[in-house]
Amino acid sequence: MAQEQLVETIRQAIAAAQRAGDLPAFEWDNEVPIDRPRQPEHGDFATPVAMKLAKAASAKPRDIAEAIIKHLGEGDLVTAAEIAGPGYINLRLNPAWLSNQVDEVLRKGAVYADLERGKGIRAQVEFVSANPTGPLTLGHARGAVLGDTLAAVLTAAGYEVTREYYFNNAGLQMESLGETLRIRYLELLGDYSQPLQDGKHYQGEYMHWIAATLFAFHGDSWRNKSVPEFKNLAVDTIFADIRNTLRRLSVEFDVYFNEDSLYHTGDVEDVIESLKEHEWLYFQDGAWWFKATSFGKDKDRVFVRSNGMPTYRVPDIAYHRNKLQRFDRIIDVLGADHKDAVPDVLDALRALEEDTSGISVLIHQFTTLIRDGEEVKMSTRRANYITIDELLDEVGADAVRYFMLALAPTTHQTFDINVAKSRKENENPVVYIQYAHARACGILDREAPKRGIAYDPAAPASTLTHEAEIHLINEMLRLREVIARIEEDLEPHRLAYYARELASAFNTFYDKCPVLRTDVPPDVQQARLKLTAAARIALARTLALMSMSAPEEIV
RNA sequence: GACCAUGUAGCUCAGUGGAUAGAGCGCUACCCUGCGGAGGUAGAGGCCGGAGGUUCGAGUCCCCCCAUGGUCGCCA
Repeated sequence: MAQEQLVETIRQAIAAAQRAGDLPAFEWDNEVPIDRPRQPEHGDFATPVAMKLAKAASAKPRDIAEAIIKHLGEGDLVTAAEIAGPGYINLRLNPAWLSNQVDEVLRKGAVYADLERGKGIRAQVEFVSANPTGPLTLGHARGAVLGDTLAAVLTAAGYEVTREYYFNNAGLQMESLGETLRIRYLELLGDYSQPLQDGKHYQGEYMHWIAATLFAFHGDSWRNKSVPEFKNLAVDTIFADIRNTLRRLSVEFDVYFNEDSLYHTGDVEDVIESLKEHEWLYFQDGAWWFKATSFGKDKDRVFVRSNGMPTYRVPDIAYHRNKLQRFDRIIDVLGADHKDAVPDVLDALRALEEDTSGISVLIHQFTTLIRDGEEVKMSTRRANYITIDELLDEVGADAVRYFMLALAPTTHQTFDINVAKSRKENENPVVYIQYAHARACGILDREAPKRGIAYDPAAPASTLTHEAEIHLINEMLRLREVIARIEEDLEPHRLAYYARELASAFNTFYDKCPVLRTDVPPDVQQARLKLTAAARIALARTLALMSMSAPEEIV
């Protein structure tokens, strides 16, 4: 909307200035840097484009800015354009245009900020992808929220999005899982002859629970069952638990992709054979090594072990090859502990002459839990860890969604349980944002009818000229810019910041611009009701993109 | 030791090579007790880890150093 139109207007102004001889002819990349300045006196938008062009045009930035402004032309979008500082062009949007946008928001509803740019593009977001060896822990929470939110934003940007979970339920790891359940089960039958081995078996409390449930339903009849049978039961139970946790987090996958299927289709074998064929693999010490050093890495990697089994990287490569056939844009959401595998996979894909330019990797750092100012210790290898379920029990899904999203993925997160649990507006941004929505609902659905005030959607919005009203409209429109930005740089935390700022703009409006008070003129009242209705849409949409609830009242 | 990331207000953190570096919390003062629970306004608080460089311009890019975290397996 506003930003896209402004950029286009400025491009045309530059071209017009060149045609008129007010600017010399020069080559440039057609990119117009533009942003919303922090200081309100700098306008609604500002661009340093004149400074950027100074070298190419061999002219002073302020002179270039003047030429651009001269050719901006007559439009209803901008009321004021002025040169400031070393050569900025500060632009102020026309209040009449802005108030018209309130009607636009109401007309379009929830999709008012959606984009078309992803239209027809198949995108995949792969995230969580935890193997079913135990419940999802704190370490998975951030990836789950980042991936799911990214998928929601890309959908809003017009993409056809698939949420995908990649898992492995075969191999040694799973064998150990089956053994663990068998050992725990036999313990319940009084058989302690096979102790759990540290580092091999799973120490977690949940294995006791699965064994106990098994015993409760089947008594000792599983005494002579095989390890694979125990494994299947463990996997099924744990996967059901994982899905339940994801459901509580409002995360729903379109596809669960089984690594094992890549062996059945021959895709894994294909990768190995193709790499061998082009001599990207060599045989040494009984194993097949990939020439990672040819891609600038410090050492080569084993791709096929001396026992003939491929290492995990190979099915990973086959999986990405499979993805490249199905999708145009691929995003892998990974924790910092898995990022080392990424270059090998990409290098191998390039060795196989695949185009990897559509693959992005979003790597996020870890989360530390703080309660009462002290770190809550956790370790997934031992029995001592924190599950997402426990966190959900304590702080609720909305808080987990918000706080896991709220930091840039590269930042190590400190998750303060006390803050997340608070139900006070001034302590917890989750409540602050949701309360803004509830306030809008309160005005429209409860207080206005109670006072006998009827909202007329046909009333004009043109009296919306108060600073707080203008600011709120600008903030509502900014959602579109936030979606566009996240689509570009894959940093969904911007949405959490935006939500806070949108709520703040609404609260300022709420404070400065009474809607229902008896001394408010009827036309102003109607316009403010309309703005409130639009703000409710914006707040609800923002919360929906984060999969947070938008309560109509706070009790 | 190598590689990757991080280091910004007392705390938790934003910050597209562009203006006087921002937000929330905490602190101080004020306004509103209303349309729904504390909301709003303002203020104090900064050597952007340190030192060089690149350029019209660096918190942002490059080099070196320091600190923190992650990874460095024929586990995934």
